[in-house]
Order: sequence, then C-alpha cells, then structure tokens
Amino acid sequence: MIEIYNKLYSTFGPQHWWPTGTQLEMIVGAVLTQNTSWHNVSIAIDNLEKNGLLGLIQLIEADKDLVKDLIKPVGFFNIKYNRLMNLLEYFTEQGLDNPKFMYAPVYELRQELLAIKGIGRETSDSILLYAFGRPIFVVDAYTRRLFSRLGYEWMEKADYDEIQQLFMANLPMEPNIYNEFHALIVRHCKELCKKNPICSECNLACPMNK
DNA sequence: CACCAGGCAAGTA
DNA sequence: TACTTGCATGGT
Repeated sequence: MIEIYNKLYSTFGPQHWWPTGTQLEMIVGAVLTQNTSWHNVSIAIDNLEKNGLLGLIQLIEADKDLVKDLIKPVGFFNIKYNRLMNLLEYFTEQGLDNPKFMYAPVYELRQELLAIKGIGRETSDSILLYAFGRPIFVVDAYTRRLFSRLGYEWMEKADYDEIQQLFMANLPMEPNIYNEFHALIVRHCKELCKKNPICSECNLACPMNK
C-alpha cells in the first residue's frame, strides 16, 4: 500500500492537483467532473471565470440558462446545474469560511454533504480533501481497476466505504498523502495503460479500460 | 462507429 | 441488497 504510493511518487513526482485553483473552483469542479473528463471540466470552468461567475453569490444568482450554456461541455448539464445549486446553497448557508470545515470531525461533515441531492461519496470526499484539506481518502474507478490488478481482486466490486477504510487504515492520516496518492493513481492509469499491460515507467500493472 | 470520461439518483426485483 | 437506466458532450 504505502510501498505502491512511494513507487508512484518517486516515478511521477507530486501532481499538485487542485491546490492551484480557488476553493470554489475545486468545489464546482468536483460536481462537474462526475463521470466526465477533467479536460471538459476545465473548459467549463474557464467559461464561468470569463463571465465573472466564479463566486458563490455570482454563480447562484446568475441566469440559469446562461450557466447551463457555459457548463455545456461537461455533459449532463441540466442535472449538474441543479446539483451545483444544491451544493452552493449549502455553502452559502454555512459560510465558506465557517471554521467547522477546518475543525469539525471529517465524517460529520461528510454526512452533511451526502445529505445534499447530487453529492455522493466520491464527490463529498473530493471536496473535503481537495477544497478543505481534510484527511479522507478518495476512491474512484481507477483505484478499483489498478488495485484489482495488484492483488486486491475484491476491490473491483467492493463497497466504496470498505475500500476507503482499507486505504486509510494502511496509510498515515495525512491529507497530503491522500491527495497525492489519488492523483498519482489517476495519472498512472490515464497515460500509459491503454497500450501496455505493465507501466513502462513505474513497472506497476496498467489497468486497461474496462 | 463504439466506447469512455476523476458519478449520482431513481427505479426495479 | 444488487442490478439497471437516464443524464449529454467531447475525445480517441
């Protein structure tokens, strides 16, 4: 587990995924990227930014059809618009700068996010980890595929929480490690796996698509 | 042309 | 609990 992390990290280096953008950008991106490539998400976020809508108030109060049009590249734009507004309303009520997001128990915050329609486990965990730097491990399809080929066959179909708990039980409780590990898994899987069964760079199994 | 992308909710059995 | 389907655009 930690050995695999070290191997990926020494091969690909830090991925500094989301700390680059604004906090709101990470939150918006977490919803828009549901079953969607990050490439398309960044186009949508650029569109919002160009129209001055990358603010909590601005985005909530913006014309519905305009926002839908701007986020069209991500697909599912009708449903994602609603999910986005549900989430933004929650953060407006709570206050983005509310200290609870830094200090309340992370699983308590997770429960609140999961109660929002449109926010599932991967999205809530991504927000807590990448937007607020809280220690919670994000599980996605790549994680299942890669580790299924590294000896954890059961992960292919296992419950999300079960997989998350295994990672967290075997890693230091460090947001930075969770952050980089997830990003490294995606990086490893994305670039090299379509052609080679074994990654030529890090020598780990490359999960093929599907 | 087929299939996938940093999912989720609602419906069915 | 364990599948199945709709959501929709853009890249390979």
